[in-house]
Amino acid sequence: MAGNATVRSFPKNIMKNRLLDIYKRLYASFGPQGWWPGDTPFEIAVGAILTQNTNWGNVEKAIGNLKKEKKLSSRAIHEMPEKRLASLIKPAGYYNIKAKRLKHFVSFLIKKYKGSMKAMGKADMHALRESLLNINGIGPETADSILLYGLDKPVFVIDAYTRRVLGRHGIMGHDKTYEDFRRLFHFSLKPDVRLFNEYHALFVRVGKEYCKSKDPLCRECPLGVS
DNA sequence: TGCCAGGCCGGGT
DNA sequence: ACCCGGCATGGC
Repeated sequence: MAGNATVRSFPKNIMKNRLLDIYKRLYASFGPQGWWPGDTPFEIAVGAILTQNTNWGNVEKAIGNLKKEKKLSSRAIHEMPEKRLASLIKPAGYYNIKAKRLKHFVSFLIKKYKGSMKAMGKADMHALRESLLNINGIGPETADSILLYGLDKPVFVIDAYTRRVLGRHGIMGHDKTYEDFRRLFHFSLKPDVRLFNEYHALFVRVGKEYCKSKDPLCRECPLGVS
């Protein structure tokens, strides 16, 4: 109904402006972040799994090991013994469980898309998201990272920093779910791959520098004191 | 030295 | 529907 849409459009635009204002401030302070730090869609997907609750520097070491051994491909990972895979990705931590998760992902990729990320990217975005979420070891953030950074799909990625920053600025409670945060962006902003890409990366950047779990450096934060 | 990092799963309430 | 323990390395 038209009346309903009019009523909803008011707070929606307020929130849109608020989110865009935050984006502009972050972009003005930090500039373009150039994410994802990975060469190919497949490398991005592997990185998305390896970086679960893990420092990116450690992930780079793990990916470096795979590259050095020429094992950074769906086929190679699929055919490699799980133990061997685990030892190569050891620097990323949680290496046993992550070896399983990578195996699950490449099994899906090979079975459904002949191991081709390009082919996977042609699938319907929403159906693909559900498929990714059904893979054991791929949750909402990992799925959305693969979609946005690996396949250029307009989905907003939520992470711990996004939650913390928005929470501290009173935009949304930390206790809200991943889907709550995701809806906030999808309802407020027009789908825009470029914007979503930079925005999430900027949340990580400002989070790392000014919004750690303890002793947040709010005074120097470009978003101001929260 | 301890704390933390770009989560997710499985079992229990 | 939440809540919690487990998973593990490397850098500061």
